[in-house]
Amino acid sequence: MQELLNIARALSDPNRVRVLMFLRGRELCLCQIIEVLGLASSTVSRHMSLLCQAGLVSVRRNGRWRHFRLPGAGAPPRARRCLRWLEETLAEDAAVARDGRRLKAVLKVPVEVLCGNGRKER
Amino acid sequence: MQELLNIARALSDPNRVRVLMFLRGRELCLCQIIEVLGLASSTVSRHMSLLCQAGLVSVRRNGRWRHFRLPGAGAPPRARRCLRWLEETLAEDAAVARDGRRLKAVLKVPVEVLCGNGRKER
DNA sequence: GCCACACTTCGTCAACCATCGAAGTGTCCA
DNA sequence: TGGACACTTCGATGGTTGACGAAGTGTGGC
Repeated sequence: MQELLNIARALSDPNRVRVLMFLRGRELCLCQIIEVLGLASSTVSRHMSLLCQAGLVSVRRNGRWRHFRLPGAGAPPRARRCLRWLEETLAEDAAVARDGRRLKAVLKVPVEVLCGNGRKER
Repeated sequence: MQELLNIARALSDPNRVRVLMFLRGRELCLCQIIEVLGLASSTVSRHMSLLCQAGLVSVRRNGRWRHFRLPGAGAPPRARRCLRWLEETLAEDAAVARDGRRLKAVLKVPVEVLCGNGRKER
């Protein structure tokens, strides 16, 4: 029960759902996620922590970076089923489409540049 | 997106999840649900209202009673998929099993006794 | 009409949550 | 070793949520 509640609570915030959707098929570091969401780094960090706790995202540490991605075959079946449900439900969502375009732009910026400039503006 | 958030929020409370699980395969009036949950009637009414709004429960009015049940074939596909996911995830949950036993006891009590001096459904 | 009943809405309270900026942690590089 | 960097944790704040009892709504029976 607790595991399901963790997942449901993780999905009950639009920003976390957005992350799950634009994380499909790729791996992103926190500063890239920050850029797409447009929120403070501390806030995004907390969101990612919650998603990890719910088993909906897995993290790979690489030096001072954390790379987040959707869990693969090793994930709990509940989480995988849930992600599939998300995808079926939000395939044509407007906010998701907008994030897709935003991500495309973010991916064009080299990571070094992004992390240096991302926090000062907005 | 909003529809998905409504569903996620509906599922992020253990009492609401419990209702969805023991409502499988039957129809119950509010006072029976109150009895199984062990909460105030106003609280349960609010929970049911949220579940209806999320499309996870449908209601049938019969005189002064409201009978709640899981939506059938007419339900939005998102909701149905979600309910199937719930069932697969919680099939062996301890709290769900306990509610099953509790419901069995509640169903043995005539509705008149349960709801006060009310009459039975026609 | 009037009352009883089944349920809903309202008012209130405490607990929780999203958000931010500031301070802290751990890593890399010079 | 010191500083820059990527991220996390902390503390404060405003908004949301779950709980209750009281008051309100609508239905049926007399």
